[in-house]
Amino acid sequence: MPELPEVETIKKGLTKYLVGHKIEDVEVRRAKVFSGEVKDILGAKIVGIRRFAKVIAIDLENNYSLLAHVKLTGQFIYRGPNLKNPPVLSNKVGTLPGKHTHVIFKLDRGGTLYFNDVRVFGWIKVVKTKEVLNFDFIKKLGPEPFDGLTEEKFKEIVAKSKTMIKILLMDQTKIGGVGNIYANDALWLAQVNPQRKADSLTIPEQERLYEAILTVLKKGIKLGGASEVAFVAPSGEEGEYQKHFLVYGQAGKVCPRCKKEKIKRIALGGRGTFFCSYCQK
DNA sequence: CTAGGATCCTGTCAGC
DNA sequence: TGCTGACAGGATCCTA
Repeated sequence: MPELPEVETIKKGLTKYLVGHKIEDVEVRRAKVFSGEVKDILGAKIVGIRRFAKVIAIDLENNYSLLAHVKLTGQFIYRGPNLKNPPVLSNKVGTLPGKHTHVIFKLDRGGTLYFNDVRVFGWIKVVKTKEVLNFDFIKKLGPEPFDGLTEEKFKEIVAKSKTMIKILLMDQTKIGGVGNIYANDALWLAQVNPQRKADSLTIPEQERLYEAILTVLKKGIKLGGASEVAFVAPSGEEGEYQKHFLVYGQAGKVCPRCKKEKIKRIALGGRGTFFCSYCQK
């Protein structure tokens, strides 16, 4: 599931391929995913890409921005002259455009940006750049790791919440950017049971968890994200984190730490939750 | 404030 | 082979 590391990977790719280019045409094939006026972005030059937790902002020179959330299965894929040796597309992409291609941006100098999304939960919106920070989702975002979420702040957030710790980690209004994969792996690394009430964590547990979150997210960023479902970078290539899952998706396998217990899968808040009942108390 | 469930959407997979 | 139903899941919305 695209989370902070995956969206950071998208941001890097879009920055590399799109900045300095103009949007010459926009084809919206599925109205549901696109809101705002196409005319507001036609002819505009892309000047920068920002990321707010799992949301991408593509800033244009004419003071408009495109906001986008890829949710579970959205993909931004670039094809064109900025790809040195065009990488072979992951088989998670299919043909371009394909039946899951919902928006196509034609750029100057022959580049094309495709937005694909199998499950159609993702979205793209045209907003005024100065309104980006007022956009409801972004306004409500909690501090995010590597940008505002200090250890002190993290401890404070954890100490005053009665929610289960895993649910808290994934609550974007409390902490920005963490989703199911990295929440599961961080809790395992910190040896904290996902079902614990957040305010029951001891100070050492809070500290271990904070470090664990940074560790798994850094690893995710370094490996270009997790491509276990649909995620691919804008180059069309897959990330590698799925080859290094600690517990996510590992139900039934022996815990790599204690080697005594098998990884269990339960549902918390309707989300698959993986943990070792021996290591994570 | 928190908890739990439904919703959106479609590919995949189990079962018959 | 082909149909049916369950399931996954980020964020939101609604009810309790």
